[in-house]
Amino acid sequence: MIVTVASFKGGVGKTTTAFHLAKFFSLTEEPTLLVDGDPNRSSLSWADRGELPFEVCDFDAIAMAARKAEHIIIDTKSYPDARQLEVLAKGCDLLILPTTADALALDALVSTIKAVRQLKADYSVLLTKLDSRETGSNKAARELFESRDIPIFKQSIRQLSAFKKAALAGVAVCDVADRRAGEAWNEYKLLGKEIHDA
Amino acid sequence: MIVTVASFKGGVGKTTTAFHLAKFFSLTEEPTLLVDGDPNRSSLSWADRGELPFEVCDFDAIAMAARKAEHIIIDTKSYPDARQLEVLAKGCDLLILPTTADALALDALVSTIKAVRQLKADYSVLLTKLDSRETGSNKAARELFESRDIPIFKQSIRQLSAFKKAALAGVAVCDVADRRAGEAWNEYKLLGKEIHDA
Amino acid sequence: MIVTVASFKGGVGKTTTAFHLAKFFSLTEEPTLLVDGDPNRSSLSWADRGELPFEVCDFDAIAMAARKAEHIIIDTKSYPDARQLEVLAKGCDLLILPTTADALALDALVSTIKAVRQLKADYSVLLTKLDSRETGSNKAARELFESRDIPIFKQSIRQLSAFKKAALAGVAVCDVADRRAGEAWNEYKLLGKEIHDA
Amino acid sequence: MIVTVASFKGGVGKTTTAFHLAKFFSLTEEPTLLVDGDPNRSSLSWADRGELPFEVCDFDAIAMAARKAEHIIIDTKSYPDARQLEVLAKGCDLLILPTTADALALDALVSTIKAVRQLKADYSVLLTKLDSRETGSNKAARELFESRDIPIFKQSIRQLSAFKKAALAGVAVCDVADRRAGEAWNEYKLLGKEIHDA
DNA sequence: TGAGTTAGAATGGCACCACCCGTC
DNA sequence: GACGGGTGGTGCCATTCTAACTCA
Repeated sequence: MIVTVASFKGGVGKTTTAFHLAKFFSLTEEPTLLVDGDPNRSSLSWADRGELPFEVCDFDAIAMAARKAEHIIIDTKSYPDARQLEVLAKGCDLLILPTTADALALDALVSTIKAVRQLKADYSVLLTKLDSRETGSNKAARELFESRDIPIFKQSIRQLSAFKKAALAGVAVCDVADRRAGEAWNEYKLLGKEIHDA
Repeated sequence: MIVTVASFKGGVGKTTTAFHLAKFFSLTEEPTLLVDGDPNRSSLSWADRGELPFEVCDFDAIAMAARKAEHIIIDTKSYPDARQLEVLAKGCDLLILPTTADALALDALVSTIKAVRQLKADYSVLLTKLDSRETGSNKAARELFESRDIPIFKQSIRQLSAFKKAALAGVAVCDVADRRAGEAWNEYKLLGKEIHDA
Repeated sequence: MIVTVASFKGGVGKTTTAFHLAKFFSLTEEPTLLVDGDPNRSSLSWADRGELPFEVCDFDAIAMAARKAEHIIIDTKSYPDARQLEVLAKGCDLLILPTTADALALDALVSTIKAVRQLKADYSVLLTKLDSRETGSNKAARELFESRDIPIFKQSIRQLSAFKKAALAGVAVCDVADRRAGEAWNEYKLLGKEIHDA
Repeated sequence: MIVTVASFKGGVGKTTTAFHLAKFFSLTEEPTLLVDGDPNRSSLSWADRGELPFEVCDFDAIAMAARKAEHIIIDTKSYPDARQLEVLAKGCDLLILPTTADALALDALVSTIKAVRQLKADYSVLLTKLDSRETGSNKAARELFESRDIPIFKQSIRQLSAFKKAALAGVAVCDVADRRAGEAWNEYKLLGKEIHDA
């Protein structure tokens, strides 16, 4: 399965999402590849710090590495426009668009999706970095997408400090010493299942 | 005064910072201009929603608008590299580099600053979106910059839901209905004073 | 001050000792340099993970870096013989020989020291990785050195899990989240004072 | 049977492992030889202290002694690189790689093994000096090897003071006066059986 | 609009248990 | 064989901060 993760704004957890999906797929024991297309090499620098159960390669080295992988997760280079989005979507089985629930990020996402509505490919929005206390904004964001018939994952990702610790240590959140590491990993695990079962 | 706001990573509050500094300077009754250089035009979309006490213009329309303004706040287009940073810094009186306190953002900022250490211009780091509960990370982030002699504003900006509401309403945080709107605005007010007094 | 750390056996905390002494001296605000002579680059890889308050350089790059440093801590390349030991000792103000309290390590250390007894330079043994429960072996090890008039630091270093966590995180033990981090750091702090006052 | 014990880091119990395997094989009543390749001659100094049921010889005297032995245990000289590892592995029936469960040692071991993955010879990792209290790290270390399909002995060796006493007395752990001597010896006995049955 | 209450999350402290060492 | 001491790990509770809800 080839999954592409893209966003129109920074700081929405794009790299974290790509990284943890790669971790999820690697648990199937099938060879998994994480492609880092980000110009500041977030994923690769993450890989430098810890020992990972999947391959990580630069976007330019994709051809060689892709042959050996059953699952490929692509962390796109930052911020495609509407035209590039179509190209991305056609080049994968599933396009994931993570976004936070704040007005600026939602604006950027909705207006871009509107421009490619006729997009034939599979894509779905993922709400990330949700503050559990802001029940209102969270529900509003979800309803915004549902009211426009934009596909959105049932599973969303909360903002937990375990994710920060994981980024710092260069490991997946399930391998970090944190009280809530289990809960945190469970959110990506459920997301993985949702992708797998779809 | 010409103030430029730039960052190497998204989601660190660059637009929010530029917007509120424009608001702060506009309170001097002197003509103030907010320049939106962001490709997704965040500031302009913010301005679309509310009635503002300062002018907002696209980066391409800057020549005309700048003549009438005493204070100009520039929300740069996303993510300059080290070379562009120098150009930006020389073109203003003060360069503000907002950053969150998480590992990835700090890494990106420190390594870029190191590349322009000899930078003659005035610049200063601003810690944003701080979670008051994470006292450890917050202190560590501040000390990271101080230990490297990188200038950093004494004032930092907390993550408060009032800022989200402000973005949604298209107004400054001081004009939003929220119990903590006063506190939130006070953080940018104190930042403004720190800039003014420096 | 130039301090060299050497040992005749692995796993006795040589790198940990060099690292924490560098940290200690860097707190004096005087420029400090940690030289990594270990072929597997333990110190340098440690430095890769965290942001350090002192310079780290390869043994081959020492000439340039040493000029700017007030304090230099040298983590020697593994396992000098008696002849090399003399050279090392003459090239520094103090030679530190960390050792654990087990028979094999003590044997290696004592027999080597005997071969260079006439050593004019300043050197001192440091007991490391002591298990607090093994009061007998610990006392015996100390008395072994005292009975032979081999200088030994009054301060010794216990085996605490905080040191493992520090190595994993790439930071000094004082910067790690651990119940006993304070105690652990205090042992190296007291060692530092003992060195400084001597 | 010819068994070689090698490690990439000191202090992981290489000599202790070689010594006790020699003891184990000597119980078969077949002539057994322990070869000490370590430059500080740890095994020989161990042997000096006690009366042993097997022969111990220097690496340089191996030719003569090997003729008479049915089982040969080789305590290699410290720290081969990837290239030397292949030579070692081809020269024996089984290559044992003892390692502790700490991050630095695991890193060194995994990266070296990766370099000789195509190694045809029989080899297996042995976890040593495990602290029974650190259940998490111990399990994580084991899973690290299993997830990478690196062979690892089911039996591992705990850190028990009986081993220190044995080294001090120059005898095997089964011949030392210690309450847990039985348990300690049992770990190497089970390891011996695991080797024998494989 | 303002005050009180509840809930989620992060942090820090403390008690408890497991394991091992040493001693009696 | 029993006990105390030291350390590592885990779980619980109290505190703090903020968001959201309720009531006046």
